[in-house]
Amino acid sequence: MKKIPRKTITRVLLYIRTLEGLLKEKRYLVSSKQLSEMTGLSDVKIRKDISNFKSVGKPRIGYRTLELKKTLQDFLLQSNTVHLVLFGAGNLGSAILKYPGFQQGKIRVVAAFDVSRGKIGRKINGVRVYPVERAPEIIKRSHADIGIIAVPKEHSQEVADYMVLSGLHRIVNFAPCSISVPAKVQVRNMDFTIEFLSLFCDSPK
Amino acid sequence: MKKIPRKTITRVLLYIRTLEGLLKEKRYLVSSKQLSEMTGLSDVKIRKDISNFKSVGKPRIGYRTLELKKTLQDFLLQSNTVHLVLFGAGNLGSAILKYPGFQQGKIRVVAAFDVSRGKIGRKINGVRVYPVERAPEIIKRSHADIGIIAVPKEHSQEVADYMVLSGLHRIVNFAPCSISVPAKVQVRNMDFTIEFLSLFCDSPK
DNA sequence: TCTCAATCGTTCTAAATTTCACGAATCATT
DNA sequence: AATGATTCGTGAAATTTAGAACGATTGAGA
Repeated sequence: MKKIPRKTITRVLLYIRTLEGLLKEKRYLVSSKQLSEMTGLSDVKIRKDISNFKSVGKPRIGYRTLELKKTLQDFLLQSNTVHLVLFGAGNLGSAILKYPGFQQGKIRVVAAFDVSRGKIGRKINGVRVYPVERAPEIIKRSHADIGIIAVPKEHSQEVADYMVLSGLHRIVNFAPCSISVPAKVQVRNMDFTIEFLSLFCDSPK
Repeated sequence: MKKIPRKTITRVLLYIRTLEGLLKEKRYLVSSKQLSEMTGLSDVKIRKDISNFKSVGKPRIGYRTLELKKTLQDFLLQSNTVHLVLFGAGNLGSAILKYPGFQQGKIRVVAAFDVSRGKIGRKINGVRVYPVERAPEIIKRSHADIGIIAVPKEHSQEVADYMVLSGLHRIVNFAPCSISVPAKVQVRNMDFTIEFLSLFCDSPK
């Protein structure tokens, strides 16, 4: 089986989200054209993405919503749940803990870490906040997959180093700065500033 | 002047952020190799991106930090400030209002809108929360450039429609769902779920 | 002054991605 | 049963993006 590129994976996750919405509305059949309208991607691209996995569509009919969703999910996730740990239980960290997209399973935040006495021991949306010193132990025990950086940017490098030491290989960095990590560690940066500015600069009116 | 692709723009914004960091450390010269180490991008790509604008580097020396930053900024932003309005002053909305990257100028949130009586009239990090009904008026008066959706996904389409009616042409959608808008309106989706899952699926161990 | 090493800018090549075009399959309709 | 319209799946072309190679320029040091 050939490797699926990251961009394709992102699109497939979008398809899955869209299919879940359709199922809620009891729409059990869907065509690539309809998915195209709902996602903003071209119908050909959608069919091609889907064909990476296996053909489940019927000409003239489209795809069976549930079957397509399962096919995509089985391939990407094998029905696993992704376990996150969060560093920094401030404003942004709390908002992430309460993000409604996680509620539907697939993603579970297993622990949050902070240095503030006032936050340690509390629960935010059901997730306990621990002192950062306990991170290595908890990360290992819970087999956490991804670590999220939501601390002030002055501490983000330090936290990243600590994450790597604790055995994490995947990091999402919400701080507006770059971090350096060993090559084996994957980082995804989510700098709101850059996102907003790039939208603005993209097509000045 | 040829059109600069969106991916390039995003990288250029990353260069600007990096250059600002260098200036803070009083490093007034920088090579593409150094920028490469700091950003994780290849040095050739960086030089190529920079050459889109105009040549400001000196062989054997590198770039003058301040000059390069100004060259990039002038092209992208013409030193303008981007004006945002925020819909939804809940957990995520508040976190966005407090995002530290905005503090350095360039981005300014001019108003927040919410339906909750308890929030209307309050100020969050200096930004006043207004009832949504006042959105059209305030958006027009402030010449807001970008609208941010940080409301529950059940209301995101409704809010998007309202934004378009109010004259916004650029939307960042933090809700975990797609929205449909006229072709002239640009949407950027920020679904944390998809971001985290795509990182997870990208290179399963 | 001359040589050398470092770094820029650019052209050319390769890879990846998107778009196009079209045959094959399926159901509706006559 | 035959025709037609719709939609899937896919091979090929076109476009975009990344990467490699290399000449050109600059300052350092002999």
